Amino acid sequence: MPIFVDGKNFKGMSINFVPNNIPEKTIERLSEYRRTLLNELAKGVTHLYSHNLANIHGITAVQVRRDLMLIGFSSDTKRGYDARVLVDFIGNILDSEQVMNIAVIGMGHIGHAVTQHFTGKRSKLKITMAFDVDPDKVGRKSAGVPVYHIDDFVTKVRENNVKITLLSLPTSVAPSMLRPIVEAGIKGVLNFTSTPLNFPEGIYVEDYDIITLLEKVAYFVKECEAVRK
Amino acid sequence: MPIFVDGKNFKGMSINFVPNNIPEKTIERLSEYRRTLLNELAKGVTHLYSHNLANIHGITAVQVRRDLMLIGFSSDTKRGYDARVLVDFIGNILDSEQVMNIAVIGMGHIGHAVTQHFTGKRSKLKITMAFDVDPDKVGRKSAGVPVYHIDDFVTKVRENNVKITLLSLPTSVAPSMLRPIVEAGIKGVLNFTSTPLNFPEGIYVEDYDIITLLEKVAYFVKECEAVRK
DNA sequence: TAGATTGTTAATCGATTAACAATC
DNA sequence: TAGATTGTTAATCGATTAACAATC
Repeated sequence: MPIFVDGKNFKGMSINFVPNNIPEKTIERLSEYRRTLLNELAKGVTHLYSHNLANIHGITAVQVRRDLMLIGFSSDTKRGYDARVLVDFIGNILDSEQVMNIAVIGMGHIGHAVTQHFTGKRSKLKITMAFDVDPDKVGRKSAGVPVYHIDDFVTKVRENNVKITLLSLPTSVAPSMLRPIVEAGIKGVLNFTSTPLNFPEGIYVEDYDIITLLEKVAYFVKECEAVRK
Repeated sequence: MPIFVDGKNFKGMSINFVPNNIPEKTIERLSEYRRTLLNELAKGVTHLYSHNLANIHGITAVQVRRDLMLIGFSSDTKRGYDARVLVDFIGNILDSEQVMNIAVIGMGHIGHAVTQHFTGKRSKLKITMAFDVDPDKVGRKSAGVPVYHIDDFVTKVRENNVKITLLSLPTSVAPSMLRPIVEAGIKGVLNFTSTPLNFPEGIYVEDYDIITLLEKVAYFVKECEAVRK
């Protein structure tokens, strides 16, 4: 039932159709709800009301209920949502059937941190390889993942059905990866570098810019102080 | 001229007033424009049209012009914006007069990466100290910044007029920092952990959740594939 | 001048919240 | 039952885009 919407252009997103009717923000929150639900389950909590989920995330209960409505989930009891059932339901929305392979480009501190975070998780997302130019890293494993030379990017990615890449290399060399990423058939990019990269349509890009976010925090701190005075 | 707007509640933001009329998204883009302009200046480019800036960032020229309108910038020539002048103008909006001190909580890979990125930059934002529990790190410098024990957080932050903190410690221990952060008088938090933290009003929080963003990228990749079939 | 560019208002689109009927 | 909770529509709020007059 996906609706084909041509010519849309989200911020940081080069893509010519929006797959179906679940809003971007709802997708983000679903991921967050799921993690919370798994935490609660681990604590022994089996049911949560919409206002429980809302309080934990600092949002309103209406928003929680509306998000669940949008994905077609309903609890049919008034005793709160069954955490286990909801986790699975969200999984049906978010997860793909097969494991999604991810390649990390640039095994510096950030690349390493994220890889470490992901290895050994029960997720449908799996970081399966990394690329770097450092001879000390290439040919070894880092954070549990084999590191190849960046020159082998296109072949390795194609051979192993990798669809997503995590750009964590120095900003200055990021643009040089644009062409290999397209050539290798990558479909999703999480861009940690501080450079806007204009990928062609059909590649989903999420920018993740630490500098900008810090400047934003600083701005609001400054302005709030100004108001107080 | 800031307008006091009571009772607003942004996602991931506990705050009871919005300082003035510049939208959040515009603030983000201003930070990005500035970085681009500095890059272009370094390359010898002195003037840029709105569509130049737009192309670089993958947005429309109208949006660029509207953002500049909102901050009251105008070029009064039709030869494009003077990069140098615009950089300074954006600086007047975004930057505070004094340096904003930042403390990093958790000097693991992410904390180290960000700190390294920031040290030695000509910015109004300065990472001045870090906190950890690891005896190998405490008492030494890491990425050019002194590392103190987390127990000294409140005193050190107060002594040194630190207003912003960067939460890069393991998710499981993040909630334990909530109280010290409030007590120390921190006003802005950039939260790298995957836990929603409910800070009291008056503290601006920006969540920066890698897992959620990766899941989002994976979702859109999956959905786009589904549409293609 | 004609064409390109700018600044700004109005219209549209998307996301959140208010209101409320239905249900346990 | 009365109170709490849910699901959903309508209203509001915020952000982007379309349209256009003014200017070089």
